[in-house]
Amino acid sequence: MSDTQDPPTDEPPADDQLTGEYDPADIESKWQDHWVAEDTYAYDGDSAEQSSADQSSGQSPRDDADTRFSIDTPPPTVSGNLHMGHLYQFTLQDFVARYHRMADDTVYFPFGYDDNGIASERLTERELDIRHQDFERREFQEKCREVCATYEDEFTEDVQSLAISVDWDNTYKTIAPEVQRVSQLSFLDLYEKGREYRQRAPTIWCPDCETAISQVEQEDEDKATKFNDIAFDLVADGDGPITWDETFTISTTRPELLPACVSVFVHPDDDENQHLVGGTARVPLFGQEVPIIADERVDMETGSGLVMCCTFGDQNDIEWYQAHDLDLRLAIDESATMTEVAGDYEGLSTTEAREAIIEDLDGEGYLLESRDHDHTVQVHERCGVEVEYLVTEQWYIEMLDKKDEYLEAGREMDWFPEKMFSRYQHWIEGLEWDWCISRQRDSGIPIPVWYCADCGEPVMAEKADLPVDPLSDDPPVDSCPECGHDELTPEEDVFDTWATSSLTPLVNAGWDWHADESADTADSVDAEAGEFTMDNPELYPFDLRPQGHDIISFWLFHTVVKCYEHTGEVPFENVMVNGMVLDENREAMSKSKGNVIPPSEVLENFPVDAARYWAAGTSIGDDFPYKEGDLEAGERLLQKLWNASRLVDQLTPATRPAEPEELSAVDRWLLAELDATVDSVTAKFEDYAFSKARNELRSFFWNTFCDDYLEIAKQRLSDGGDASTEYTLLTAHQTFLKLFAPFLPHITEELWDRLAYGAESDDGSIHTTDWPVAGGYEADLAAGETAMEVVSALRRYKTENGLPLNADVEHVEVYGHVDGFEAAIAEAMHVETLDTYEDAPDITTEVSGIDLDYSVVGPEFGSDVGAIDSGIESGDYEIDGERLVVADEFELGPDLFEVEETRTYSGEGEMTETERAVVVVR
RNA sequence: GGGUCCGUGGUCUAGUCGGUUAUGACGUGGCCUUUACAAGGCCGAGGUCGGUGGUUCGAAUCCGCCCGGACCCA
Repeated sequence: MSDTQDPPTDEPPADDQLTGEYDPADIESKWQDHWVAEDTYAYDGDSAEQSSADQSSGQSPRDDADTRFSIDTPPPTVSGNLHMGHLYQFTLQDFVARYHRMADDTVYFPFGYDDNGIASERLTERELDIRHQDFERREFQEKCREVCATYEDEFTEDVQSLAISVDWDNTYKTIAPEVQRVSQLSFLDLYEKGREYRQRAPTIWCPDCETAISQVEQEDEDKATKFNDIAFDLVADGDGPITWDETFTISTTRPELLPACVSVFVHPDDDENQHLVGGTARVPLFGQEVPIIADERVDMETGSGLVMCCTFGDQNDIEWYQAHDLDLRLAIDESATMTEVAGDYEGLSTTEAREAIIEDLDGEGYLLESRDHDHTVQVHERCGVEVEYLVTEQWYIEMLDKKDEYLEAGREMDWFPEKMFSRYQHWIEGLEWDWCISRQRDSGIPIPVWYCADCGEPVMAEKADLPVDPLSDDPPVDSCPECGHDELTPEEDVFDTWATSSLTPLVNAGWDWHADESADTADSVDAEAGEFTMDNPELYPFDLRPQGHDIISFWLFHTVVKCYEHTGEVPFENVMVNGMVLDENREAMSKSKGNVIPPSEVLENFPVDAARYWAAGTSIGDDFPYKEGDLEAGERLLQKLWNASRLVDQLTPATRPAEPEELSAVDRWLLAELDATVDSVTAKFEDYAFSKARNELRSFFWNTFCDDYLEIAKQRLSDGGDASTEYTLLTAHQTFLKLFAPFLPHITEELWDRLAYGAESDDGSIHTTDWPVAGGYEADLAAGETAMEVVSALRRYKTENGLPLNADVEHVEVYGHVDGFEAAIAEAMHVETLDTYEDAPDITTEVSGIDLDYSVVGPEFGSDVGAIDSGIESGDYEIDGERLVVADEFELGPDLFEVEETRTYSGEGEMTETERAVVVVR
């Protein structure tokens, strides 16, 4: 904050009349700076404790989860620019945070920066023009932190400029040593709980990134390729006799895997090829002889119906390899280069080898046909390169054995929208791999383990020492505890970034391990005695996890798994899943399509509050398009709010008068409508139904308050003060400003401040006041509604007769129930004499039809409804007192129908009908 | 190939455990300088609820099929 900036609190209070138009540009940034400087959104972890210092209650409010609302925010990658998705997502979170800050005691709304990933590694290399390989890991991470810090500052400013009410004292960075400690503690804890293992097994491998990846990181991609029909020679009989020179055909898209071929499979139902089963085939060019085996997993529809199994071309190959105990022939190495198993082709890349092998197969007459083929391949989501399946040694978190438990954990959370649970469910149901958490990257959070150079026994770091880097730190023991060998080699691998990202609830709650101080720490046996604790246990489990639907399988699922294993509890009460922002043609915004709209461009043209109004405009979970028109609607609302507030300010005294003993009917009506709005909007906020809350609130403000009530109030107050009206105006105004505050934080704060409503909260901010509750006003709502209909009928009368709306009307007769509203109608519509009658007016009526209430008639008359309908249609009915008799056959009670009448008014003046009243202007 | 979700005036959207007249906003046509607001007020036009078949007295709503779209998993 600059010192030339006057703190808003120094501005002249009460008598400073609102003037002119609302100018968001200056006002919005003024408040953004103010909120940050004043820590308006600080998590008040201790306040409840202090306020209860009288010790009257036994339980510390700090432990009372009901008064605190905690949100586990998604840490964005800092190297990326702020995009509309961020704006949308942050704003939705902020609606929740602001609502609960007012409705509950205090809100924990932290902010994280995800800088522990490949993105920030690459950013650092680019910025500093260095290579991470040239540095020790810890040193390089130090540089990452420095480079990221600049970007984080920028990001922080961007987020603050959206008025996201984050507690800026509670931020974290995933690369920070504290977080690395949590990540490594998690690893050790899961290892001790027997949930982790290290295994040499087939792994999903990205040959471009040269690392193992997990199932969640691979995705589908359709690719065009060639299907090659290759002849295999038979060298031994199967179940049936073969002729001496018999061959069969294998169709494959991956001929470079021929050297890795270990068997051929036939479907048990494949009658044509059944005689081959049990026989032996020779692989062309490479010459290895492989068994021919029957297995149901063969897809008879693809290619020749015969398929080769290579170690490993796809996941099926792995299953066959394990099920039939096949040989292992690894023809491709970590960098997608052919190995010595590939003989002459050794050293070629897989793509080079594919071409060369096809050429040679063709040359030797083994290639029967090569045709175009479209198929789906698995690629690494980060780089788009086709994955391979390699046998490597990796660390895994066991998950497959607890699929049911994790599914149950998902069910324990409340999902908004509910349907998003099915994504979680399907992901778990389709899980086929345990979670591979080791990555062969140079940078990342190190796996804190060493291995005995002799027997391979893993030696875990000690919890008290974390974070460690085995590459530069010494192991906790001098020799192998298993065999006594004195050489220990450090683990070089690092964690999958999701292994850390999945710990955000624990990071936020201050999860840590503390040595048991009573234990003799000098004794190495007891050095591990201690316990896991949380600095802020009241936060956990978190009330809300907000996130996008695209990372339900990545972030949410892994977080549930990890936190559940560590704490035995599901980490979240509620999950709010937001959709994606699309462009105005409903297409995803992407750099490649060139349809990205940066928030900065939007905010140059529109106030932040208008952008927030737009963000509140859709059902949670739905993707939704960016439309400039919606922001214009928000902008108009701001102007209307400003102007209406200006009028309220002009009409009322500086301070709200005490509630009068007797409120007039109009005032009670407005306050009762306000009560209904408060209840309804509150319920919508509780359900994360922002769009409905927004629209209902807007409708109350614009239609009920401005169009109806304010028009009446200004006439009533034109003759002088009236405590009932003044009280009502100010009560309603303050209440709906609060209701608007989560959506429109700037303008509501400005009005709250300018109109000096601020005495209620310590810091004068509307955002720390209490959320409104209904006042329990009772009113004749029907009379109010009828009165509003009459007003609108009179407006219509004036419009249709070309009269200005403030034209005087001499005499109006109202036939209908408008008790208590007579004067209000007359004043608002400039009526000199207004007479009301409860009974029907002196008019001639003619029955023009019958209106059936089908919801009652249907169940009662069932299939006779058709006959009744046609009876009424043809006029074959009579009204017998209160009953309706149709076609001399069906008798309908008074609740089942309404008589439709055409009224003709023969008296003096003009008649207008509304739903509940008849209005005659004379 | 399997699954989930979705399709409502020109645009976005409410309504969806069935009840006949489908909500609102934006846009659009007309009228009104009304002393908070013309970025306003009032009045209109505009939809056979993707198509089709069925269940039912009655379907935007339930069921089948088809078309179109999004996403997830092979």
